[in-house]
Amino acid sequence: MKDVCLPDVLAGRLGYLLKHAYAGIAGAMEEALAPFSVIPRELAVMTVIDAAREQPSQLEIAAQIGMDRTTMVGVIDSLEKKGYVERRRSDRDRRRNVVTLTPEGLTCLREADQARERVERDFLAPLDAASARALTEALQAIYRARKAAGSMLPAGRLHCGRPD
Amino acid sequence: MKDVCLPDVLAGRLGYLLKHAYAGIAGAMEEALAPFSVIPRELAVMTVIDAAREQPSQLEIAAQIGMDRTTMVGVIDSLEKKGYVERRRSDRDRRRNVVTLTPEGLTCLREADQARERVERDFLAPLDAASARALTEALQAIYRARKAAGSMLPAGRLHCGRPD
DNA sequence: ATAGATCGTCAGTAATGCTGATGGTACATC
DNA sequence: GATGTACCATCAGCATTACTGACGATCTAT
Repeated sequence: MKDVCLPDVLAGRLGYLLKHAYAGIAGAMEEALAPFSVIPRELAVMTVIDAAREQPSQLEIAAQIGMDRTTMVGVIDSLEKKGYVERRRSDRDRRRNVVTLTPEGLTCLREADQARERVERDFLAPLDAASARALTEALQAIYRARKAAGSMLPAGRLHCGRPD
Repeated sequence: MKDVCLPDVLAGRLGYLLKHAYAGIAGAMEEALAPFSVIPRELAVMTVIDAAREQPSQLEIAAQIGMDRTTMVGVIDSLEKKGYVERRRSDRDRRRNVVTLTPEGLTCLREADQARERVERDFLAPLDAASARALTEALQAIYRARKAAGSMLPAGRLHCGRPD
């Protein structure tokens, strides 16, 4: 393919940069988590369960992660099949499915989380420490602002596709 | 839904932050571009065509945007149907489809691009000027580093799903 | 008790991307 | 000049993912 001289005009686009950044880290994360038999989303679910003080229901987990409750069903199915979590009808409210980590799930979480941290470190490697911190803090600031403004995703919008 | 006290553990996750950031700006972009009858990806294609010194082929556009060539077919179809671009067999190489902007397409591009800039400004609004610059530059640095390292997406990987 | 709301589940649908095959075209080599 | 290889656009088929709407079971307020 002859180079028709296409300057990288898109490199100045915030949307394009964010898309590539997300796709890049998501791909690396998937790869790094494969040895633990979990996908990023499953790790997120286990993380939320572990962090919750009381055992959360499927809906609560979904809400925090920003996932649809119907999607959560399959994720929990998958995790349960691997023996990492357990479903149980709540005693207080028998509509709710309380999800708990099994000992194996907790072990997996601890180890997989280290892999996640490695991925994040590698991802930030091209930056000096100050820039890396600035990036993270800027993203958090935007996240908080959007959350406060209620601009959070209705719960799942993310037409994939590539760089826009 | 009773609050079971789920600390926002995911807010420290780079992958989660990037996903939300991308989803947020992508959603806003889609909305802002709707009046111009284009989706973000179509704007990207028009932008690349406009920036190319010679008229690029479909494959070249796809390569630069990081899109699959089979997907590009549909995008060009859509843009052609709207009268924004024209396909033409290249004279020099009749395998290639040279894509050019029509006057209407150029007008649309100019106007839609202003909308895009507004979206980016609004997105960065929660940050002070220095943080906004730091964010953009950090993302660009990572983009360049990944590009140089050849870690660019094979051309399209982006399992949607939500925050990981 | 009865009505309305909530939770988990499932089936169906839509959007998106990729793989592989096809037809047309260029180029290099003989 | 003929032929084989590589390349481009296109299309059909498949896989993945998410959402909508409906359903049964359950809670809660009246």
